[in-house]
Amino acid sequence: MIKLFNTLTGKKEEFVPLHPGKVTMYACGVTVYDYSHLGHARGAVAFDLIQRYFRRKGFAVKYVRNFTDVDDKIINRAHEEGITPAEVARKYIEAYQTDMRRLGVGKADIEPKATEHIPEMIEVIKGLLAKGHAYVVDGDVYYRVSSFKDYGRLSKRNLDDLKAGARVEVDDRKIDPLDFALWKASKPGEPAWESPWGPGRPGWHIECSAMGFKHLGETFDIHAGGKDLVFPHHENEIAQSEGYSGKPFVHYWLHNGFVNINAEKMSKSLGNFFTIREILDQYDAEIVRLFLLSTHYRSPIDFSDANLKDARAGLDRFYRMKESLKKFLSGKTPPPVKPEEVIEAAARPLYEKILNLPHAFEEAMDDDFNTAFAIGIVYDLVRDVNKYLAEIDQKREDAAYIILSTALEAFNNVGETLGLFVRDPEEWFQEGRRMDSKVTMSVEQIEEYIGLRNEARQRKDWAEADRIRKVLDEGGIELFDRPDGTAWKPK
RNA sequence: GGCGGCGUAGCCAAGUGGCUAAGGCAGAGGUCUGCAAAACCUUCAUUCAUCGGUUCAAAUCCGAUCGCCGCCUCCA
Repeated sequence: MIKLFNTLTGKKEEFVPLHPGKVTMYACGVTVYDYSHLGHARGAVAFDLIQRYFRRKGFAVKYVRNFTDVDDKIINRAHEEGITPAEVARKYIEAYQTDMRRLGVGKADIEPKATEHIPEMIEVIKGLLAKGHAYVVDGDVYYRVSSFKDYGRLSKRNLDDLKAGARVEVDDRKIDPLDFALWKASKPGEPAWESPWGPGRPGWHIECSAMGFKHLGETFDIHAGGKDLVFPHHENEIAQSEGYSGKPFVHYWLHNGFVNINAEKMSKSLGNFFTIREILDQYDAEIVRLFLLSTHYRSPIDFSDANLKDARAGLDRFYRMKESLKKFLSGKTPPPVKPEEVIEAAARPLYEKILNLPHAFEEAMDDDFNTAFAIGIVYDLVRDVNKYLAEIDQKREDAAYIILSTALEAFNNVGETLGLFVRDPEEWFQEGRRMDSKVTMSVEQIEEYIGLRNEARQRKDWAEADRIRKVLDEGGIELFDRPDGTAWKPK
């Protein structure tokens, strides 16, 4: 049983799908007028993982994530760059896809663009007009907020509160300052589509309603987005969609917390943001993923170098264990025995725990997708396995094989869902070398030094060996003498 | 001003009524090692912002206070 926190009710609830075995899910994507920043990455990673998790649990998922490709900011950007709004949108959609691929965020089943759903939006607006939920002024169409009795239910405000705090620019043409645009008459030079109200373009909120309707139906299971979309975007979506269809729009509303910088929201307007690609140039994507998943998706998460370094240290540890497991298992074949025949009593609890790992992982994830706890469980596995490995000499070979191969399987099993530690350990450590800019030597140089140092070590010339190590150390390289040779990595 | 959230160790972070307050990073001591590193072992919050209250029992529920943040305007 999956429980999830529903913004609509303010409670953690059991997930009951509209149709047994199926999940329909919509996540608000990005407005494509610039490179996406880490805040966008957080929502994308969280909701991608959530839909992936539903699949793991056997649901047939239909996941929709849209692109808002018509908007004031896109138009402004087009003027700045001297290209058309469509070109701006195309450029940043492509950039977004690249960023997502690097982050290990899969493509959604459907990635609709607003500009490809204008007729659907016009249909919804017509319906709203017919039902008295909207009105036309000079080629603009506005939603009449007072006509929708549940307005404010999602964001838990009432109309009086909103009016009291309204900072909205007063537009005399609107009946109520809270009314919002469904359709905007276009100014000369702006993108425009024909409509019953004259040439214009859709308002922001109507896009998601129309695209949700088209691809998921008038009622669907889950709608997700950043916390900042609760009001007004999602509130308005509900008003439009339910005003139009007369049916409940969405059963579960999920909202992710912000990425903060020094405890402040990362945002365009504050200018305190890092684009995804800037960060990925400094840190491996998997580090960013682990960092993002180490905190529950609804909580704020503070971006800092120290936190990214922690994530990196964690991944090093995961991959070191994976490396040890693979090393032990390589060249060996499964013993033709039953686990219960060879695993000694002392190792039974460990074996049981390892077998249970995917289940323990699911228990954590079932509880509102508690990735932080889930990752904690995997750290437990690392400690247990390392401990076992440290005493491997005293173990029966066939029992060890069974226990460690089961551990590797369990580790890979949860890793696949999390999108973590799925690479080959060798590749991971190799990647770590490449990513680090502090290294001032070439690989050839480093290996030459290591060779010289090992010769010195053979002669037991410790002074010379230490001197070479110091030279490498100053070049940003750290050495480890292992039984099977000397390894290195950037500090 | 209205509405909402948060405050758990040096840092990050789970835990929302009851077993010893997960886990990670950093630190300390030890095993191993030529020395290191890694790994392993031990250690590291009688206490959950503060003060009251409810309860047999509270980090968890209620109230007040302090501090931080978000939304109310485009925002993931």
